[in-house]
Amino acid sequence: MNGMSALERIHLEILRAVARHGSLTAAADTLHLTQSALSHAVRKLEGQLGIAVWHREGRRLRPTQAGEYLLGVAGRLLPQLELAEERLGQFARGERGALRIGMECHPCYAWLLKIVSPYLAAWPAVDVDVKQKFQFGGIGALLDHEIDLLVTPDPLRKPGLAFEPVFDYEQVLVVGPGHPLRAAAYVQPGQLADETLITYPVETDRLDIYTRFLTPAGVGPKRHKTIETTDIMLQMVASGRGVAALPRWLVEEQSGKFDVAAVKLGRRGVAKRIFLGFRDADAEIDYLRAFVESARGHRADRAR
Amino acid sequence: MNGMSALERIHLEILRAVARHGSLTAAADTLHLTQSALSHAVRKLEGQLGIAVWHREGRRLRPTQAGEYLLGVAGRLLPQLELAEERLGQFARGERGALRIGMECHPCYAWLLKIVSPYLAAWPAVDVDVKQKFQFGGIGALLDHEIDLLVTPDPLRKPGLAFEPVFDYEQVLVVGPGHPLRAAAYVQPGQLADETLITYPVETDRLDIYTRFLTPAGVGPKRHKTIETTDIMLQMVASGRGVAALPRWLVEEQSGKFDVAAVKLGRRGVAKRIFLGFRDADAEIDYLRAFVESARGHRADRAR
DNA sequence: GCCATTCATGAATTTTTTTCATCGACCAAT
DNA sequence: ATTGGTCGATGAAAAAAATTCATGAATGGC
Repeated sequence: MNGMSALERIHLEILRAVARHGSLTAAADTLHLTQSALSHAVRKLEGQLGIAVWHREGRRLRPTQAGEYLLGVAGRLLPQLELAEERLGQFARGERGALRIGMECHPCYAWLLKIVSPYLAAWPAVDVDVKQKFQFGGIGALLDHEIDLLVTPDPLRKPGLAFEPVFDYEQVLVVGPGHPLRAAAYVQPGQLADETLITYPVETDRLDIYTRFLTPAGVGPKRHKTIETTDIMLQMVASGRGVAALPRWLVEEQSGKFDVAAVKLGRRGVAKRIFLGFRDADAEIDYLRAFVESARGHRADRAR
Repeated sequence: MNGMSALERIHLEILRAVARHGSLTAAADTLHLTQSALSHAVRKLEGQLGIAVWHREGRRLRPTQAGEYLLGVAGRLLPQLELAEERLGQFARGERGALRIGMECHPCYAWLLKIVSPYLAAWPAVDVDVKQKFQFGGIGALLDHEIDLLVTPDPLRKPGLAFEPVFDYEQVLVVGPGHPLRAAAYVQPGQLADETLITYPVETDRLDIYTRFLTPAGVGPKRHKTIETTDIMLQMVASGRGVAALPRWLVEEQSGKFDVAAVKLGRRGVAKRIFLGFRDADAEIDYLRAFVESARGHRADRAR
């Protein structure tokens, strides 16, 4: 007799409505159906289950033990279905979603935190996740739907992807207290030949200090150390263990906390522009578009 | 666009089957439907929700965020529905239920425990509950569906109810060590006029020692104390604080633990018969019938 | 480039749900 | 005790929904 699915949502709805309102007729009203429809539906269910759901005592419907049990199931499952529908509505209206943000720019993390905080408040149903490691690079992760948004300095043109500049800054050398370069107007590549350079642990061809400063001049630092976190990096620099390259705004923001100073890289300085990349197809997702716009609003941060 | 219930069981089934088997076609097989049916069903759901459930990339169906969410819902809800069906099947086959047993016979509790223990093992899906207080008496509780089974010495004939004798025993007087009656062949009502009688806390017209021994003879005990539990009662008797009336089998069973002895009440003794009452309508419930039969098998207990 | 396979789609068909009309039973108020 | 209003059950009819069938367009492995 069993095997096919007998238990449907409508059955649980009927059980619950009858329990709430006391009669089939009243339940039919709230479900916008006729008493007859409910009666037929229950009759069919009982036939398939092989058991009655109610004791029919006169005109009263008293749940059997099976009915009592089903009532419990209805009480647990129906709210979950209703919540699911509510949430799906939020998905449809672009109020709910997941924003998986990939970072290809280590120091931007501090900047990102400033964007994310008010964003989370404005979009309470959007979950934000930040990832930093990608097997096939940030662009690959974007195309593979591993992430939805990419924070990167390299807006590689690709069909299906869009990039928006969100953030300009100057990359500077960071030096500790009493460093000979501290008061210099700018530093030249050769002046780092005797220094210990501290960077994030990524390939050197993704580090601007190399690609746009040292490598073109054909020189390198005496030593090269890598450190994961910006705070520790600044602490190392402040204690004279080496020099680092970071955004000017970050250095200035942290100069109260650590005794460090910014020195221009080369005569003209090293200007950087950070982009937010996303898939064209996602451009119409409200909460994603809102994030990009909110980020663009923060471009002024550089001026701080 | 919302308002009516869009999310049905079949939709969750489809989502799950596609996730499991990789394609609509394969999912259609396992659901015993055609690929077309599934396609139409999903199309309709997506229309009602206002959001796509899958990204269609070539012939591949990759869940959208909404689809991913729905998949989670399916993973949680479908097993619950399946469990509910399984349980309802057990209800239908009489394997599962609740057996609410009412007791109108205090000392029978010890006997009941012996029945219940193997019964629970034999009927693992049946919940047994024992109640002792009833606003309108045990018979009333039975008729009101407050209990399903009544353990009682009074098989009050009523339409719709059936009673089965399950248990015979002799009610005896229990006396402590060194009590003058200890060696007597039997006790006569007048001999209790100077005793303290200890009973369960129920009305005297439900106590056999009164209705079938003291009251007919027009005498009473010097004092009457009530105690809830059998163990404490026996302890009181063993320490010479009074005498009590209990089933002979119970006294004999406990005589190793407490220094008490049984004395026949009157020359012919007081014979008791305990019945199990239930509603006629429930007679066909397998697990109830099984309980009654198992209880009847224990009638021999009296012989111990 | 082939070709088997995938999902989508419109129309036809089948199945299911729902309504309508009506019945017998119940119960409270008279 | 009678009765009027209400309840749930039921069979037949109608409406709606689900399912299939037949087919098309696109895809991706060989």
